[in-house]
Amino acid sequence: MADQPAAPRRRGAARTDELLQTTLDLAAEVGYAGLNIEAVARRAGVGKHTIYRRWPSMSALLLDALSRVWTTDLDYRDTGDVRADLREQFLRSGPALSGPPVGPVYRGLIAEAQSDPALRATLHERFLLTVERRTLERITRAQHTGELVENANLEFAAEVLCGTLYYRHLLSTRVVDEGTIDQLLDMFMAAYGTAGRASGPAV
Amino acid sequence: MADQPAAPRRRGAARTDELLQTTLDLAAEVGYAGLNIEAVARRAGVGKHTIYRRWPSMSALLLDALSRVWTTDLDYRDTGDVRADLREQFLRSGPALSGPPVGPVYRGLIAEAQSDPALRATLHERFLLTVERRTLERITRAQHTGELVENANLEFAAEVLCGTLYYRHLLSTRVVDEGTIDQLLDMFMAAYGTAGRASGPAV
DNA sequence: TTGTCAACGGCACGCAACGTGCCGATAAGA
DNA sequence: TCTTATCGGCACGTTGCGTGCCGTTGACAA
Repeated sequence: MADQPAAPRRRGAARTDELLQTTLDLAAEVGYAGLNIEAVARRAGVGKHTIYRRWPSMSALLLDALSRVWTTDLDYRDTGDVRADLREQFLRSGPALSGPPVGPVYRGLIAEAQSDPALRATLHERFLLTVERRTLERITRAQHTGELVENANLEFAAEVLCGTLYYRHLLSTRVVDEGTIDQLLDMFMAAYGTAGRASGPAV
Repeated sequence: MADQPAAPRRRGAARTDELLQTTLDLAAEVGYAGLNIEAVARRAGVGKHTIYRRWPSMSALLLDALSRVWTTDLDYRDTGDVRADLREQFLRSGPALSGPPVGPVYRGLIAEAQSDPALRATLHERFLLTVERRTLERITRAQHTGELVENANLEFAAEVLCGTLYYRHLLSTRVVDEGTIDQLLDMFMAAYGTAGRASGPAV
């Protein structure tokens, strides 16, 4: 964009990086609709071959573009208070997940995955499952420290936590706000927490 | 398909019904990929106008087609045992939701909704929210009969129940089997049930 | 410094689906 | 029987796909 008029024609890895960035920029501007290979090529001032040489399809390009920005802050803190740590992480990752450029790219991948089982599997493994696994690690530590009950299937608990948030983000029209997260954590702690087990879940 | 060679050209409502059925048949055969207006028109032996006169887009046609088959057994039974009633309904609606023709059509709508906020809202209101509301009705009755604790946000509970199942069905690659449903209900009853509140959730 | 060659941008192609316009045929209702 | 909206068929221009070709250019080795 801000290149000099006579910017030298870049090649190889430099072009690859530039193309990923262009894809993210375009996604942030126009959303998933209007995000296609020709548009990326036009925007980058590049022949289509230059893209197809690197990625076999738009989905592959989107996957790489998403990886480029979706490594941020995926790790939970461990302050010893599992509820507070989950809460902080959910609050942080919510806007990151919905807003540009991650939101549009994520939506694009989900759309294409509906007609492409292989992409669906890749998307699940590389992104959804990764988030679940980090969550599982954190709550497993909480189980070891006695914050959560022993006889609990935490793998499923992690799926419910992440699944509920993803459901809101990606399928429903509701927003994930602080109230949502608190309710989710109330339910989680009521079901799996060791403290105050004689009372019902807070509202 | 099985029409006589010289079947009279149908019009009006009869054609509408036939087109919806053709859409469902096609979806069951070829899935979401390959499901487009031209294909439906070819399959039905119909001009494209005949479709566009009734629906402004493929999404609108899919919505109507889904409504045609998604009215089945949405109501929960009420045997007085909320866990058993939820379990029965989840077991029943799972295959119905994933299998043809509902599965492919649902996937198609989700894909298109990713780039169409209006469709997204319609899909949420007309299908996802409807299922949540039926669930809410059933668990609200359970709250009145004392099966569930009083100070619980059941609206959110219904969202978690349905959201977790939808997450598996529509975003993950896992299947919704009996074990999943039992774990989900274990968690639900541990968080919101009045019985055995001093023990942890069953695994 | 020069030579080599893969990567590059630009252009064009055939394909498929979109949404629309026009035509003559037809079936439903007056 | 007459009228008319609906119908099937066909064609059009547009867009994006994925590929092929061609002349240029930048990186790297000699």
